[in-house]
Amino acid sequence: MPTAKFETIYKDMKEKIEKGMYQSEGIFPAESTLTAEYDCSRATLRRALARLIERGYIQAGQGRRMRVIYQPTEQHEFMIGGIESFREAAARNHFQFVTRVIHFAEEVVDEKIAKKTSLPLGSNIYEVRRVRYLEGKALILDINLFLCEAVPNLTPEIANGSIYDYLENELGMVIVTSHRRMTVEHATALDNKWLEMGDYNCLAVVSGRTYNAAGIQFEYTQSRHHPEYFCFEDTATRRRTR
Amino acid sequence: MPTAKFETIYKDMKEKIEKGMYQSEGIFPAESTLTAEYDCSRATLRRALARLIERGYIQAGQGRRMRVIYQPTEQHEFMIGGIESFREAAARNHFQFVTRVIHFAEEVVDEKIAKKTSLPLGSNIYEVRRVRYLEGKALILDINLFLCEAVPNLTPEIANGSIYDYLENELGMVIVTSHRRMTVEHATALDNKWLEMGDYNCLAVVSGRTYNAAGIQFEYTQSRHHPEYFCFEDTATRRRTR
DNA sequence: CCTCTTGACTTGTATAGACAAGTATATTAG
DNA sequence: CTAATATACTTGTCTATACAAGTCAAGAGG
Repeated sequence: MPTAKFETIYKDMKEKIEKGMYQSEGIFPAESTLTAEYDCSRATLRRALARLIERGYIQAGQGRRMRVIYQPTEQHEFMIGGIESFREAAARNHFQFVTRVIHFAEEVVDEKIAKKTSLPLGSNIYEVRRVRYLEGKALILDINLFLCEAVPNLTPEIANGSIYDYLENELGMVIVTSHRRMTVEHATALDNKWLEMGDYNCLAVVSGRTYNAAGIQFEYTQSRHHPEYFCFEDTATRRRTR
Repeated sequence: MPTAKFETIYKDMKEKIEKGMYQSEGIFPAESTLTAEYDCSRATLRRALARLIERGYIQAGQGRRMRVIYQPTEQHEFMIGGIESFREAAARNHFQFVTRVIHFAEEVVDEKIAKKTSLPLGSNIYEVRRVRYLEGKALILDINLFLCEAVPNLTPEIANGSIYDYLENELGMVIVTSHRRMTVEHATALDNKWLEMGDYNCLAVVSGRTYNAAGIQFEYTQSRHHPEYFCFEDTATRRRTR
């Protein structure tokens, strides 16, 4: 199991924080203490620390001690974060989920699609539309466009499971980067047909482009979320403008 | 101007990518080339590279060359990202903006507020409500709760300008971390009163807790965005699950 | 008692070096 | 010509060291 050392350290520290180990005092051990504890170089430790800082677990400042600022959030909501498939997110929350394919077709990228998705003009694509049910409720309408050459032999049966599983395990594709954009849009006829929108006339739309290890974009996705169950978290740090 | 070396390098590379310098080939110079070009150690360079990767400018993989995956986005939208004040975001986009204070009061944190904001129960706070106009259109309803002890002598006049400016320049406070959560909510009476919601009955709500360098949370903010002008971008990378 | 200075901490930045692990290309053997 | 092999790349991880810059508390001096 060739997991990187800094990653192991990160996970360990993260879990300790989540367990509330430093809750009382709020201050985190100094680097010198931690390098001794984990028997690693300062650079390696700092790499793990950088991630804790980035994810909002601790806070650091030159000269001062590091502080724990982690606060547990209610987990009953359906959260988006990282490149996580629906399946993974549902499993993380111990939820029952169902995916239903409502559309599966092969198409060609025209100018309009190309502009919106930045997929290459004229290339063949699979268009998949799926409804995601969580605990019996229709939550998400997923519209995926996959480059045929990158995802050969995609079938509705595969789409009914996890496409990402297929890509990673069957095709050996390594998915690396994903750009996402979140907006709020008017509900369309399609949304109203498949999602129980109630008195909401808008939904949260997450559109994303995904790149594989070769650096080519092979997917454009639009996830249309029912407002009630959509939640996205983020941590930002401000750098001194010296 | 004691700007860190890695930051200078990051900015330079970022600008070169944005200018489309590597657009034709798509491949980015190798680390060995770049360390020579910037006359720096590999560690320093890699720190700058890590940022480019994190922000979705380039993509790297063991053994293979780095590739540029940056794609320019239309800038006419009002974007949220980082801990940026409304003023800064507007200035970045060369927009005319106006802030109007519609509520200013001193209050005490009760149980209900404490639960929602995680500000300490019983502490004194300023509640500020402001409407943000961009090019004459009411876009955002901002509700800020500030700890009085952390932000002494706050006045409606200050709130009318940039509170963050006041905090940073007048009080010398260093704002460091901000947790934010994005959801979609029903428009309230307050929303409908101040924002021209049109036929939208929802809006994008960004609620955030902000921590200063001392590690104490001094602010809770809720920014209620008109759907039409809300947009949040994000880049995520997936790590190999070895 | 208060204020300033000193010094022992803390984290932030940068360097040089080593090895590991993966990729791609050229070379060689069949 | 094809397929396996070597080798010259690439990026990923880790170490040890040095200094800079900021914070904080103890102690000296008034």
